[in-house]
Amino acid sequence: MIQKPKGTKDLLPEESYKWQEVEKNIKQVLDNYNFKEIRVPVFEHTELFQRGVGETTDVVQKEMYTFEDKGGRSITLRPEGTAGAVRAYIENGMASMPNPVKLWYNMGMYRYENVQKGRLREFHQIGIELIGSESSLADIETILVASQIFKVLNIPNIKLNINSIGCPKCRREYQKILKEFIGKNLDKYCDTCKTRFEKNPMRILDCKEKKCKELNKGAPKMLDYLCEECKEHFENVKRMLEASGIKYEIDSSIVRGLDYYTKTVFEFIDGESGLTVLGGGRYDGLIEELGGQSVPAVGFATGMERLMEMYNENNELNEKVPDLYILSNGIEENRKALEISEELRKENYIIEKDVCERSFKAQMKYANKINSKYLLVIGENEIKTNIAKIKNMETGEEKDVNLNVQEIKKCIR
RNA sequence: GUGGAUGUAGCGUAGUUGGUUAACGCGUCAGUUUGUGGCACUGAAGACCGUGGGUUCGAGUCCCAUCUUCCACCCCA
Repeated sequence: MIQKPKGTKDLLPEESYKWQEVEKNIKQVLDNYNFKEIRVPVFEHTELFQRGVGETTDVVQKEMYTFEDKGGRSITLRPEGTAGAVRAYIENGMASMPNPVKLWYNMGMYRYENVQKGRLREFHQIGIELIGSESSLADIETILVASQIFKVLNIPNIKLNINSIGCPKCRREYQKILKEFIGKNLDKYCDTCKTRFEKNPMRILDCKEKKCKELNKGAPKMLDYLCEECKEHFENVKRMLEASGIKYEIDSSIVRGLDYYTKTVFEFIDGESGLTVLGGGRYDGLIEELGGQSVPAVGFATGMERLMEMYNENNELNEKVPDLYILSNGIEENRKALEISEELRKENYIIEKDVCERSFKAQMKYANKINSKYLLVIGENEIKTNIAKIKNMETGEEKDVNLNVQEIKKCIR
């Protein structure tokens, strides 16, 4: 038997209607903030992610679905949405659109990782990109959209953590100081930390090894080394979050695994599982890095699969059921049933009818199993008299009805 | 990439120390005499026991490998 590749999932009807509901609600929020949808290719030139996400990141180094196409090009399935969106922004000259440009997407992402809780190889992210403002007001709007999403989805148990990782200038300064601090005891750190020392020393501060934690005590903090501009930016963000009544905590261990982040970074954490359900931040250098002009931007992405877990814990949602099942048996009868069902479907009723040529009783049972609200019986007599029985399946109550669409509508409404 | 657990019909399970045609529940389908569902009853379909090797007279049961699923590390949404 052929089965689905590792780390993929089939979304079945019993789940998909919930996804639709969640997507609909999120779309409403995005519309309210006037973000516009963008759809970009599933695959891009590998170089886009190498340069965009960052050569040294785990995502690029070991998690990409990269292959050579028949023309010898190196192609990669997108592991995240920002690089593609920014590429599209540059390539389509969106810098000359009214500024800022506010985009959202809802797309599948692909990462060759080992599967575990809340983690798949194909997963889905909804994200936004607010491109063209360096103001902390843009950071705030982005975070507001995120928190609004949790509000409309009725997900209460969620925590917002924020941090600032500065700009390249102050980060370089800081890293120099941090490396001096760690360098003194580097030989005492664990092996992974030793390898992180050159590439990404800030991550050492997040190590879970006991001995490393011990050694990290008293380490210099990024937040203490922000340059004037970054410091003010971060202060503004905090102030406005408070003014907006949004609770947050500062978590200096948020570094984020994608290289493009600058200044503000944030994560919404599921209080139950501790998983990051939404993450984002500012990326002022990315557009220039990818060959565009120097344009600041900020955005986030949320994982649909993780979001759905939380949504389902907090919401009870029932699938739509048919308004009416039209039971019929025989050539004339079937023709009549078809005619009526088509009329009613045009008016947006959910109508079911027999397509298997099943017996009277079998249709009856089927109508019951699919939870049809009403049942209309069309048989020999009904064709003759043009009067049929319509039954409320919940109460069992039956009524006579003229076999015409207007009369039937009155009964099922 | 590393480590642990798992794998029997669509789903949930049983299968005794290896021994004939792999069992049960749910679900599906069809019936239980005339055109009325849910309950009950009867019956049917549906599994090469994840896959491939091996041990054995004989393997769902033992061994090896491999894959999947779940979980942890790493990292992330």
